Amino acid sequence: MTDRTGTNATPIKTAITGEDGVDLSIIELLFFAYRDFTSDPDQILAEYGFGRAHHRVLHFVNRMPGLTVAELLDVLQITKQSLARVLKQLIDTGHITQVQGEFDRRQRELYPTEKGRSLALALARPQSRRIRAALGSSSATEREGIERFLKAMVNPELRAQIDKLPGNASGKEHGNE
Amino acid sequence: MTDRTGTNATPIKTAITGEDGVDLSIIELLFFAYRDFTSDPDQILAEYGFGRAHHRVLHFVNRMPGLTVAELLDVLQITKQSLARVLKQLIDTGHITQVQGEFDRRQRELYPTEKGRSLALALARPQSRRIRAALGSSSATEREGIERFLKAMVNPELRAQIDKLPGNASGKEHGNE
DNA sequence: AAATTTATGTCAGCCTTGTTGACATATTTA
DNA sequence: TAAATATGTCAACAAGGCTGACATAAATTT
Repeated sequence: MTDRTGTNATPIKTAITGEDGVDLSIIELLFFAYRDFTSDPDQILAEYGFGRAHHRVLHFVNRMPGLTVAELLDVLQITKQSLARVLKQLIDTGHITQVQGEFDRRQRELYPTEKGRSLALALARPQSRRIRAALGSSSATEREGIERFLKAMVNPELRAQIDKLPGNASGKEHGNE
Repeated sequence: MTDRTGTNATPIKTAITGEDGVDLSIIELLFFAYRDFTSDPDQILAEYGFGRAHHRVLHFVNRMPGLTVAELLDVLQITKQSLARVLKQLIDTGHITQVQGEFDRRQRELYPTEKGRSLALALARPQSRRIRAALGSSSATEREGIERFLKAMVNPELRAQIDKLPGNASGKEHGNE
């Protein structure tokens, strides 16, 4: 007999399992791995009064110097109003500078300053250390398997963004450095 | 000549690279992979007026039925006030029920209802589909490499949480089950 | 040349989800 | 009986998303 709301509030006491072949273990591994992966830079950021949003902006400006505001919005997939707040702070604190576009003077090209470059590196270092430790004794082949998997997790339309980053050229597998 | 604020705002035009052996490509792959991985359930959640916080609570209550509030706080690493809001909504909408602890009646054991179980599965399915597609033709060995890497990314003290989940027993590598 | 579109900026207000601090209640433990 | 514990709840605040509206300058189209 169910209750008057039509809801059956009977507790289910058995754990969910990969009933329909649902891959729970990798789902959870991704959750925990990402949670701890992002916790590394959080402490450094706090000293600057910055958050993760600043980190992402700073990272991609360092990786793609000269990218425009519109391009950055595309990578981050947020609205310009969201970006504006953190970008303004990064500019005011001298981590990023804007340069008027050479051909299209409406555009603002974003570049890191020395200060911004150095902070970006400081943020990347503990993350990189964690990755190196996690790879541990993995072979080059294993590393490739991991990279292939992670890249395949990205929406196909957006994989181009990854290829655009220096060192991630799609021609990589052909050995042309 | 630097400006009067002592800040050198000169734009750096070269992209950051793995200068000190910093592993930028995996850092970025994790960012993009996680971004798209979490976008799958977001659409379903929106139909219920739920967010990612609800998803996490629902997921772990389904994976560890009967866990107490304190245990859940430990897994999620948030404060009880944060949890209270979303948990209340999940209880009010009949996705989760509370049962008074049998031995310690101060405790509230959390269980999914049929409704909650079914939503948890609906949320896991597209994520699982994405994972399956990403694994593609990967061999069992490759999958193990990926799982080992992700697990190693988690803080050592917290790896116990993963082992506690059904199907993730640490004895797995001995081939039992 | 005028009209339209585009790239960016900005103001105002709202939502979710995290935080801290304080305090209440029931229950268990010392 | 007193103290500690598990949970709940109130209030206030912050970060970082969002939408909608409007402004400006520059490029493009008509």
